[in-house]
Formats: sequence, structure tokens, C-alpha cells
Amino acid sequence: MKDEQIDAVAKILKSMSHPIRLKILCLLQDRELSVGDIRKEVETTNANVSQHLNILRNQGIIDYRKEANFIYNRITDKRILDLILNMQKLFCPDFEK
Amino acid sequence: MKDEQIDAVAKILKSMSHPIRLKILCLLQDRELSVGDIRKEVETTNANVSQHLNILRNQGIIDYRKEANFIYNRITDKRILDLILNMQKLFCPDFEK
DNA sequence: CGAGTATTAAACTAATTGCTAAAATAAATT
DNA sequence: AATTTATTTTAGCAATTAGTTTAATACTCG
Repeated sequence: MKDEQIDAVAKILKSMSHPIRLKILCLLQDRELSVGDIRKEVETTNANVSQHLNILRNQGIIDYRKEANFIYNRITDKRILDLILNMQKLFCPDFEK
Repeated sequence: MKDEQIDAVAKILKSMSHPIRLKILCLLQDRELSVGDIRKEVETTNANVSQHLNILRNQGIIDYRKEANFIYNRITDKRILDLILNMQKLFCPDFEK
């Protein structure tokens, strides 16, 4: 890897390396969810979820769609889905896909 | 992924998400290197390299072997090698293996 | 042993991060 | 229009992290 690529990948990993954000990404693997949906799973405040989503958005990992007064989030970067899948295979002994 | 697994994986990602540490891991993909060897590639101080190596050691990602007054570092966790390979494939368009 | 090299540890500063609470925005419902 | 629901933004604080410098340790070789 070139230095630029290393910096870019490190940034991506950094944005994924917070437990709440990693969990959000896992939850969004196969569906889209609103901030409130996520909050129910993650045990924190809406504001906090919103902030973490923002970090993932700024990194270009997720995108959203507005419907009524809900915002539905989904993963846009196919490579992230691939990476998460790989991590599940590697680090979760009981993972099957 | 279970919450425990998420926390564990997040910790691993965090330890890999610093540019210097990610570069160290790339350098160690197929060989072992001393602190001095690494410093030459990474453009920082020995003390700084040493600190980063320590973080990776504490995370159980790398191990070392002592010979004379050199310490040779290598990656011990096969899964990390796998993960790095996957990241190279995903994020480095020109990567072939 | 003593000089030189490699590595680690400690102390400190500066910068970043994570979280909470509160205020602001936006849309739906009454 | 006022209220409710959902989300975002802001400000502030505590905690963590990164990097520099300095000192200490470990080992080799002459």
C-alpha cells in the first residue's frame, strides 16, 4: 500500500473502530434504519446516535433518505459491507453466511 | 455479532487505525523487522515507533524475538494478516496477489 | 570495563474524542 | 396555529490519545 492509501484506510478504520459505530454498521448490513431504530439497539441517546451517524456520513460510508420526519440510513460503500462480512468470518467463530 | 464481539473487534480496529500502526502492519506482512528498520520506513523517532509497537503487542497482534540488541517484530495473529489482505484488495485498485 | 547502538519508559503538552444536556429545526398530527 | 415526534446542532466538560523530549535500560564489541 502506498502512504496515501494507508492514510485513507486508516481513516476508514478509525471511523469504524468505535463500538457504537461498529454496531450501527452491523445493524445496517442488510436493511435501513432510522436514528430512533438504532437508538433502541444501542442504549444511548438520539443525539449521540446522530453524532456517530454524522461521522460515518462524513466518511462516506453511509447515506440517508428522508421520509416524513424519519431519516433512514443505509450503507452506501459496498467495500465496507465486504469488510464487515470478512471481520465476522474472522472474529466470530459462530458466524455463518 | 454479539455486543462482546463488537467491542473486541472495535478494539482491534482501533489499534490498527493509526497511519503509523497500519503501515507497520503492512511492512510486517511478509517479514520481521526491528524497530530501527521500521523507523527508516516511517519517518519518525525510534521512541515513537516503539510506543506504537507496544500498542500492537498489548493488543496481541504482534510478537517479537530478541537477537543481539535487536528486537525483531512479526505479526502473530493470522486473522490480522487476512484482514489486511482483504483491505488491500478492497481499497487499493492496483493491488494484485 | 567503557563506548556505542538499540530499545523502552516516564513525564509532559497539545489535540482529539465521546458524551450529556439544551436549544434548534423539521415535519406530522390535532 | 399549537403540539408532538424525530432528528440535528451546539456548547461544554472529562477522558483519551499522539507526539516530543529526556532519562533509563540492555546488549555488543573492542
